[in-house]
Amino acid sequence: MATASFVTSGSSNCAISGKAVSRSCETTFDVQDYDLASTLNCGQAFRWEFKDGSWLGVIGHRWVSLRQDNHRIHVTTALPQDEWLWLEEYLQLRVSLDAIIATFPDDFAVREAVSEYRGLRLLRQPMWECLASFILSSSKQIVQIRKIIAELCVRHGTLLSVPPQENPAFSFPAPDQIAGLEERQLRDCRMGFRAPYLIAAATAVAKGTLHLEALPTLPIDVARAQLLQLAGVGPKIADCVLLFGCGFAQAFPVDVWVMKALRRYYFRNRQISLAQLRSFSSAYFGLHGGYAQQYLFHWLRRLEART
DNA sequence: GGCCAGGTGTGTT
DNA sequence: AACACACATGGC
Repeated sequence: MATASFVTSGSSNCAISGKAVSRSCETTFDVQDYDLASTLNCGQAFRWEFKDGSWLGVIGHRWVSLRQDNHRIHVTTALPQDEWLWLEEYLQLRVSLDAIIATFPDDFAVREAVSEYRGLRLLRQPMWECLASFILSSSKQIVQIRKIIAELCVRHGTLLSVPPQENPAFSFPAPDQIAGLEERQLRDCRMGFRAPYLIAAATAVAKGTLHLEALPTLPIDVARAQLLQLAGVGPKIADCVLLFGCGFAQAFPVDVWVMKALRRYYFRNRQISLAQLRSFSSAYFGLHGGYAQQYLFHWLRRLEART
């Protein structure tokens, strides 16, 4: 019901070693309860651009265009694809939003946020890109995070295939691509004091000191403890990586916006410490708290923007 | 021009 | 445990 069903269309057949294999640059997914625009533009991912009715972005090493009309998401890639599992995973198309929202607490703020932005989903992003992006996010506005990341990708990513007429696109630089850079080269991307943090994290991942792929298999507290070992990664950024990269739905990052929402709607604007807000939220919002957190974050940001 | 941004590290009570 | 302050850069 709330789970998406799939229709693949527009496939072309290519004869490969005697077998007909379906490979195409286009497909369509049928979706329910999916708000693509809110999902791609709610501050969990930083590289999607809206152009002529479509969302253009990069997933791993693939250039991707996404367009939603009602209950369909139309997909175009630059290169023919054998399968679309990577996209189902990224967009979390198999997730039942009903079941998640049913676990939310029933209070004013959550009701408002969900009624306004129902269909907002959490992505499952590549872990390194997620970790690096949120290391760069600290004490920065989202518009600026996007610019820093765009610059980092243009300068140090890999040039990707794109359809004719489209702007050049670059992969997010891999850990070893960044680990070999000088701090100066990163500061030139306007990331300031975050540059040494990014190099250290890239080095840890490239050398295997931090094994990102293992994190989703660990208990969340163990995974969090490993992320907290990194300089420049505190509780907030660690929880962003656990939530957006590792798929831990209970991770609940508390940033300035969520803090404001919690203080205003749950503590009558009383002064209350960040530590207390964190322990409150992890107990109160439950198993899918991270989803509720993203609704509150997006809702309050949009609310304040309409002043 | 001052305040603040999807924070964190360090140092002080 | 709770605070102050620095950190680099730019949007508003």
